[in-house]
Amino acid sequence: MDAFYASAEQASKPSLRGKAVVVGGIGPRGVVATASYEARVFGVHSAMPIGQARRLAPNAAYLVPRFRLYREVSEQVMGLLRELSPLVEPLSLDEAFVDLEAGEAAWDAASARLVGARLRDEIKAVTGLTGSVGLAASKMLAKIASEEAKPDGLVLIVPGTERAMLGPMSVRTLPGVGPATGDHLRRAGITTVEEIAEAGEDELVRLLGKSHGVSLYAMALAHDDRPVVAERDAKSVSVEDTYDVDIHDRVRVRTEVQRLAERCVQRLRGAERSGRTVVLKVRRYDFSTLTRSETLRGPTDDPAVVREAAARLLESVDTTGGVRLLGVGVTGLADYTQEDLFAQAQAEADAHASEGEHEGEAEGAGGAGDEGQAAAGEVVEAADRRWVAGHDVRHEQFGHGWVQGSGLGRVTVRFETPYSEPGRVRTFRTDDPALVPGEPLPLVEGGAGRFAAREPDAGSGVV
DNA sequence: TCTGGGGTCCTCATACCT
DNA sequence: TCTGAGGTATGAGGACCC
Repeated sequence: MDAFYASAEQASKPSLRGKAVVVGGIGPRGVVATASYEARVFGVHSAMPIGQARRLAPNAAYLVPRFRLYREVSEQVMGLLRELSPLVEPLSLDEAFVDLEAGEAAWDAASARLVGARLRDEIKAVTGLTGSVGLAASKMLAKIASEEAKPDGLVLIVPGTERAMLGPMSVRTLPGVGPATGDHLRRAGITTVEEIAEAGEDELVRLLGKSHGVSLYAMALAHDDRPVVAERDAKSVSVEDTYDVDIHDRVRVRTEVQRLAERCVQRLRGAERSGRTVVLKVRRYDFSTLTRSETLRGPTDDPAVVREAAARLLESVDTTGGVRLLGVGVTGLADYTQEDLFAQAQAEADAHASEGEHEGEAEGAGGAGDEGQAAAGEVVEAADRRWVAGHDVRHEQFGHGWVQGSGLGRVTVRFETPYSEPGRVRTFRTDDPALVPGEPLPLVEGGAGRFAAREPDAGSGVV
């Protein structure tokens, strides 16, 4: 999908169509998840600190991600892909590999092109959004083709032309070559794919190590026989929060770690898994990151066990100077065991008693939602926090709209729907009883409209 | 006012066992 | 009895991806 989150927001909000839209964390430490193509003109791109984006594009609309909406659209698209083949490998909410041969949907270049074109039409009809298609003989090449196809295009790499096409491209084009490897290669005088091939496998292994060297050399020769794998099991589950302000108080650090452990276990259970190794992650004031892990005797999904392990791990970490991020994860996943189910009932009770932290709410905003817990008595701020920029609301009289901004006891709402003309803006008190948080509407009138499962935090793809 | 969140995979060091 | 090799598990860190 092209600039997925931003495109979904534009489809959802008629007043933003053709405008610069930036979706991401809004707090002081937020980063851009996706920028619309209009915003990219100003130099805004994903992973850029939001403050920098605001300097480059002060008039863009800054919105907090609505993962429920994106997930719903994603499922519609994945459904279309599964009609083509049983072998669909999702990479993220907005990208997937499809083995067209396995689905007998295509058998040569011409039939593949036809299938790709039809798919793009269907995606547009069902979701209202544009998607780009890359067609090639391997996953690596299909991925490169889809990047070339963006936005709103289709690219097919004709078999036999791969090497010639890849040759002049930057090494950064190849999957697995990021800033560090790119630099490493550049220092060795290698900047293009062709130069990787010329350097030879031995030299690549010498530079990058066995595994990376061998696979990169193969990629440079356009060799990639990785199969499309549907249904990959997750190998770890983790949650983490970056705090708007570094935490110095050791007691507060301990409390946060306990809360993260609880959230992590809830996610673990949601996936019907248990895990054996507990991992604590601490990012300090200077951005240095430490991890500590402990492997238990057997897998668990007991919140108390994970909490205690995380607390033990924290004791071995020096947090003087302050921490900006804390995380708790579980790896070594196993399927549920009978004993686990017993412990579950108990812990569920105390999880509810402690906070009832149903996933969702404003937490996806990136830590901002958590900060408030500590500061009691800030009634106005608490009320403001219900109104997250870009999120849906409903008004007794004016109907469906979205939050344009809030603060100082006021919330500004634009009343429009995906199917209406650009709407009018009105301002209310944040405690106005006629205004309540609303649900996302389908982007296409009459489209699938139920949004059940919710999860606040997920990746932030830009495609 | 630099630098999110949720993952995967790899490497290297170390410990332990045979 | 000592030493080394090799396998496996564990722990920490880093690179990369969306």
